[in-house]
Amino acid sequence: MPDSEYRDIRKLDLFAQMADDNFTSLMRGAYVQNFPAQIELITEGEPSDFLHIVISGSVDLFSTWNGRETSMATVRPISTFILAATIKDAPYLMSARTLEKSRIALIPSQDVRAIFGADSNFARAIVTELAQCYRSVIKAQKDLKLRTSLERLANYLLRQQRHAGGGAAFELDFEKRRLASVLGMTPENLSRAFKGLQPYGVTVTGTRISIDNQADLERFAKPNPLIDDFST
Amino acid sequence: MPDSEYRDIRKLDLFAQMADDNFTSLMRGAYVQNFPAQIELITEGEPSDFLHIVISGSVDLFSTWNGRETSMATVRPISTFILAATIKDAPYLMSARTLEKSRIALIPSQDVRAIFGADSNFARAIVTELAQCYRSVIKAQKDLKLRTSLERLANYLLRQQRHAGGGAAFELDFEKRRLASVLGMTPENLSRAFKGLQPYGVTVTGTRISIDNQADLERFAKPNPLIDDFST
DNA sequence: CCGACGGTTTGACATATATCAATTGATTTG
DNA sequence: CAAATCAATTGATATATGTCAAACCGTCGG
Repeated sequence: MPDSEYRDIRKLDLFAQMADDNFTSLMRGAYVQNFPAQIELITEGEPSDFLHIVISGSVDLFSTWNGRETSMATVRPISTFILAATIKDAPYLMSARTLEKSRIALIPSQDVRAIFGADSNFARAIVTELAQCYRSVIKAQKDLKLRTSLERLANYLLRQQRHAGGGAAFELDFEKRRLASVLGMTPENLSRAFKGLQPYGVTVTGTRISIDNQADLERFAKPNPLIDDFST
Repeated sequence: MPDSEYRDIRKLDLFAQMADDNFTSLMRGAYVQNFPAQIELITEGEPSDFLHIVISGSVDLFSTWNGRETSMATVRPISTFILAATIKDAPYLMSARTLEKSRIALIPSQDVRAIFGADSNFARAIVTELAQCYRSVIKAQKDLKLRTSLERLANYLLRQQRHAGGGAAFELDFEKRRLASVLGMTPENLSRAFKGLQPYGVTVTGTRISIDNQADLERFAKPNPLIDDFST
């Protein structure tokens, strides 16, 4: 693994505070690999052998049941995924596939569990990370249960806008069919939902979104930090 | 706090392995209180001052947005709630109200955070607990996104049946309007959903459910451990 | 026992969302 | 460049779910 990557991983909240020895020993057992797009990295139900870290590219976490499939989340560099399964030594609840060419580091789960027991700073960081993940899913669930699809889209656009810097125009960061799945609707419905937001000053050109009337859209979307603010 | 309660709390996974001193000091700052039914214990958005433990009774965790409300989960003895907010020192994402007369222990959040830093067994237990909570919410989200309301009800009944001992007949453990909210539907729809399960051998008499054709219902519900098994 | 109350059920209807089929539009590939 | 491919859109339609109003029904208190 190149030094720059090593340092980037070290800087993750999860690893930043742990003892040097422990970090080194974690990384010794790790390996890094490049994957093409659309490769299934893990499959739900399998034992959780590795903690994954996305170094570059992006990964879709999705689930299936009875022939249906839904996108649960997208993981972007640099962050980890399936930490909970690793810690609990339990089967994956979600599958993961690369969305594009991606570079992924794999750390054997048993090493993570071992060092978790030995390094209290690491343990503390894991707690913080898990608490964060938990709260994110709760927010997503509130979004799903309390809002219509039009409201979910409106709030998604506002979040995405902020994430992109706050300007009136910005790019969607993934294709619409997957956005639809993330938002819990069909692609056809997403298309109609974009039209449904036109009266509130939303213009769509391909993957480019323009919010022409910020106040109007916010009045409709009613964003709420307890649902939409991912930092708390 | 009576000795028996003290011991019951001590036996919780979260506290079982921690040092005696630390447990005692946690409990010293705690206080226990009896609440009548329908009392709002915490309100979403407020700072998380206390970790709560339900000693007896039951508590509904719910959320609101834009005049709507939804039940997120029910907490039954003996277990804790809002651990994540306590750990992160972040505002509550959900509100909580007693469903019946309940006895609740309150532990100051700052004590929890302090002892979390000092007791690595406690820290380890918190990690396990949070990982468990996280996975439960992920399962709930899969349930919501991958299933229709009829399928959610069918699987809920199967879970509840198992929880009640596995017999063909059992009792719903809360009122239907709240079950509807938990399952993400209206009470009227729940009523119709029960009717929709009649062809699969489900009979409802008040709060009593009878599953007359186990195989048929399971064939329809297609329960899946990665969604319905709360122990993993 | 009666009546009031609140949860439940039912029916009629409205709305939201999914499905299917066809078309468009953009991108890739030979 | 043209054909092929795949995502996105559109329209027509079906299904699922929510809303509203009324009826029903058990429980509780007078």
